[in-house]
Amino acid sequence: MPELPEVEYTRRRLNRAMTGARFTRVIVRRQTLRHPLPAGFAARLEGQTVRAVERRAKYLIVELASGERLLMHLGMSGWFRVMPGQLEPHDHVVFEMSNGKIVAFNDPRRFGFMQLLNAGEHARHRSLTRLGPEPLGRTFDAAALAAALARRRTSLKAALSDQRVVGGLGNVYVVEALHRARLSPKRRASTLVTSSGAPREAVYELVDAIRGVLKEAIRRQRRTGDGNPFLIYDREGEKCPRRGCPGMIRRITQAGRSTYYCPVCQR
DNA sequence: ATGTCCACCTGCTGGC
DNA sequence: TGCCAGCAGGTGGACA
Repeated sequence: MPELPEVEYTRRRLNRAMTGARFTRVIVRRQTLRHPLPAGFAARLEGQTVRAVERRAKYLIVELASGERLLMHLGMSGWFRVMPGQLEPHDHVVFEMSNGKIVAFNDPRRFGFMQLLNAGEHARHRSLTRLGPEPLGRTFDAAALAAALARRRTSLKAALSDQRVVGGLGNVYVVEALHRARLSPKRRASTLVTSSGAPREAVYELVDAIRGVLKEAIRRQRRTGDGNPFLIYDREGEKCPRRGCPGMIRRITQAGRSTYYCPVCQR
């Protein structure tokens, strides 16, 4: 389930494979991802040089020398293989680059998508302009988070999953961050902010927790060990990993998604 | 405006 | 052993 750390790791790999190279051939093996690929998608890319591969929240943005942008989202199951041995089922789009690298986009569930934006268009593209701050960026701090949570009557879990509050968190890392910050996912978001709008202590802890879980996850991306790398996610019935906490991890459903938390130490 | 729910899609799991 | 219902979740739109 690609969230910010997985997308960032993908960005770094794509950046190495594609930046400075031209698209020599683009093969569309399946036209319909989440959105149908635009008409002439392959032809518009072929011959273009990649200036950089950037990321905004969970979006990948390939900057082309023409100023156009290739906007991509991994959805639920999307991922890229660089130098695939051979094409496999669900390899929907293949980029052949002038440096000899071949990049295949594989996405069984097809929740991912690719879009081509004209120069300057990305600056007003709805999906991008609505995003909250980058959690690892400078503008994300206690004041910014407090402002986004103030007056929100919904749960902390739902609020943090909202990409307008902070960009790039998904179900898994919201669960992990709330446990680290000792905050209940059921708590009303606005209770972290004083009536005058100032962040309570918990907001500072939440900012640190979000940054911490994301940074650690990015660091461990390249080790794709098997097993569940998370402390809380998908650990219903296990003992709370916090030192000295006697709680057991519980699973509840919020907004149709699984939430895992420790009812003893998360308040 | 705000909050909640569902559709989109396929692979995997667990129960019988 | 095999079948199949149910679950997983990012985004965006529908609806209360």
